[in-house]
Formats: sequence, structure tokens, C-alpha cells
Amino acid sequence: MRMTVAQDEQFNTANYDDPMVTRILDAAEQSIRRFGIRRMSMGEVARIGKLSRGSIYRHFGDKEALVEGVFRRLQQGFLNRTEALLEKQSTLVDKLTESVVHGRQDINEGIFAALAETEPETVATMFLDAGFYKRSVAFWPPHIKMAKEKGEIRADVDIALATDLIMRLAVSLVIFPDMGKPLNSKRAIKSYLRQILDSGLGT
Amino acid sequence: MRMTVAQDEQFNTANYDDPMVTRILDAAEQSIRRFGIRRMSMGEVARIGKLSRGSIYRHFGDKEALVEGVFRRLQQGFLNRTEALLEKQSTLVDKLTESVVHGRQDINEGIFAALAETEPETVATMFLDAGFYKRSVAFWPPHIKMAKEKGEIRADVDIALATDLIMRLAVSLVIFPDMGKPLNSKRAIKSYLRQILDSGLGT
DNA sequence: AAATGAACAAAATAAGATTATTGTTCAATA
DNA sequence: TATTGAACAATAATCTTATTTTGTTCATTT
Repeated sequence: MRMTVAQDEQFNTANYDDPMVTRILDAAEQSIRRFGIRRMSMGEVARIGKLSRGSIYRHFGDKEALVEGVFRRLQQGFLNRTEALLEKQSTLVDKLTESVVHGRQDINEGIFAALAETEPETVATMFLDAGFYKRSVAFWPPHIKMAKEKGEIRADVDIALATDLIMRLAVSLVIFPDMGKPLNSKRAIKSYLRQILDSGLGT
Repeated sequence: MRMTVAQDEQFNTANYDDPMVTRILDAAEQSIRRFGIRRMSMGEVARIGKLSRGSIYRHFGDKEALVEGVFRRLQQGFLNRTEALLEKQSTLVDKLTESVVHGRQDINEGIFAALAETEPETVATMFLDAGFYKRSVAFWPPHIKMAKEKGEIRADVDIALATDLIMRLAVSLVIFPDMGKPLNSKRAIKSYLRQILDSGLGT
């Protein structure tokens, strides 16, 4: 017995190749941008996307899954744009610096800035959800391996440890721009990160 | 002309020596623990503390200031307990490890755990407020200087940079216990921090 | 001097009634 | 075989109206 899309994927991963999925996500994203998460409604999404409510429920089990689908796609887009930026950077320090600057920009100008106006608690809750960042952990290991090969970092550094540190620094610097020491300019961020990644506080 | 307490201090810093202030804060804290921030009311605080509403408004300009007063005192208590714990630790790594463990414990068992049940968005918003942590930045420089003198960290390390890194690691490890690499046990945390503080990813 | 308690308008919150949205089902349609 | 659209009960959001709480003031008490 052939299972339906819904049963197959349990609404977990949206298939961006399916034009119906794309249409739903496009409409939902538009609705969220206009009205916020709270006021986005399935009926409105259907209207905007010129499709039936039934189709939305077929592809995304409920409103929560649809909202999550929208943010997963946004995050994927962010990671893709970040990856493109990083290809122009030669060192791990430069890459991390670029990620922080890009991350801050995304937060200050993107959909989150708009949402923070109308539903700041929702945004705060999302930013405090570790799962939100865990999805982008897989992003770093290739870059860390590269840095190893080029001798930028020690050859015996544990990849998991390095990834964790990089993630923590990136997230911390994005969501807490100022934690005592001013780290506003790209220069200041890079200098800060170089010192930390190069030698910590030791040697 | 002698100014009143209110005008003097603009409700900014509560005077813990004043028994009236202590009584108000005790009552307010009790009210928050029982009913949460949203349902804590000035009348209820007055009833619990057996004092007049007028006195509360004299010492704390409004409800927001009173709530802030309660959390500032709680934070001060946390920092004092932490300081006492750190005196038993000999190295900066041990101190930071102890801070993280103590911080996690405080969050999981203290007032925040109870508040997170009934008003998670409020807790999320507090945890995402950099000002919340900035008040404890002054905690670290003495310990960092000590570590310098003992040769645990480089003599030429910038105190502001070291403080910033220590703060970011502490905050990150407390509010995001798991960011990919499991850091649950004290051993794992200490080992992680030793590597990072000793040499970052370099040398 | 500081604390009280009562009085008061303004603002916030709760309660109740009403309307809209959600999530399901299914027969009809493309 | 996916999509549509209509029907439906259950749930959630919204509006309106009471009730409570806030924040001020001030005469009285401690």
C-alpha cells in the first residue's frame, strides 16, 4: 500500500521541490510577514496562495507545523547565504566573523525585526530554543576540517569541541552584541575571535 | 532641603539595610513565588508584608521597579553564593565550571523554574536581556587578575576580553546546556573549558 | 520624617457573550 | 491521486462590560 505524503513524512520535512509545498510556504511566509505568527490564519494563507485549506492540512498537519516549516525554510536560506559568504573567506576566524556580522544583520533587518515589534515574547522564546541553533550545527565541521588541513588550528582538536565553541561564540555574539566589551565593528569582532581561537587565554 | 529617599535614589538601588525595604522585597518575592509576576499585586504585597500600599510606592516608584528590585536582590544573592563557592576553587577553570553548574542548578530549582511553568515568555524575555547579565560582569575581573598572578593565564591578556569570554561561556553553557556536544557532567564541562581557556583551538 | 489609610481617576485585567479559526471528514472535481 | 470546497464540532480569538488594580494625593497617625 502506497502511503500518502503526509504519512510518509509525518509533516517533518517539507519537500521544497513540490510546487504545492512551495506555494503554501510562500503564502504562509507572506501572511506571517504581514500579520505576525499569532494572526496568520490557515484561511488567509489559502486565500493568498490561491489554494484550498484542505491542501495545507494535507502537507502540514497543523498550524504549528506550517509555522515551523516557514522558519525552517528561512533558516535554510540564511545558511545558504552564509555559506556563499564564507566561500570568500580564507580563515576560520574570518568565516566566524562574517557569520556573526551576517547573523546580526539578518536579525536586525529580516523577519525577526518585524516580529519583535508585535510579538517580542515569541521571538525571545524562539531565540532561547536550543533546537533552533542545533539545526545549524552541521554547518561547521567541514570548515573546521579545512582549517585543520591548512594548519590554522591544531591537528588534534576534537571536531565536536571546536564546533561547539564556534557555535557558542557565534550565537552569543549575535544575540548579545554587548556583554561588557564593545564588539560593534567587524574589526573588533575579528580581533576578539582571533585571540580566543588562536590561544584562548593561555600560552 | 533634605530630599526624600525616593527623590534621592530615584528608586534605582534598593537599600537592603532599610528594614522597610527588606519587608517590601520579602513580601513581593513571596507574592511572585506564589502567583507569578503577572498576578503579583501591590495590594497583595502590602497584605503579606503587613504594610501600606503607600509605603511600597514611596520606596519603589511602580510595580515594574518593585519587580526589578526583587530580581536584583535575587541576583545579588546568587552572586554572593557563587562567590562563596568560588573561594574553594583554586583555578579559573574550576571557578568557571563551578559557576556553570551552580547557574544551571539555580535555573532548574530556583524561582525561574516555577515562573517558567506559568509565564515562560516572561522568563525567556529576561534571559534574553543582556542587561540581566551585564550586572554580573564586575564579578569576574578580580578572579581573572588572580589567575594572571598565579600564571594560569597569560600576563598580557586584556582583562576586558577575558571577562567578556568568561561571561559568554558561562551564560551560553547555562542557558544552552546542549549545543551539539554533550556537556552534562561537571567533568565534561571542566575538560571543555580547560581546553578552550588554555589554548583555544590553536597552539 | 516616615508610614498609614482613604479617596479618586486612569489603566489593566477578568468574565461572559459572540464571532472566527482550527482541525476533520468526505463527496465531488481536475 | 492530489486538490477542492463544503459541512461540522471543538477550540481559540475578539468584543463588550464588569471588576480589580494602579498610581496619585493628602490629611492623619506613629
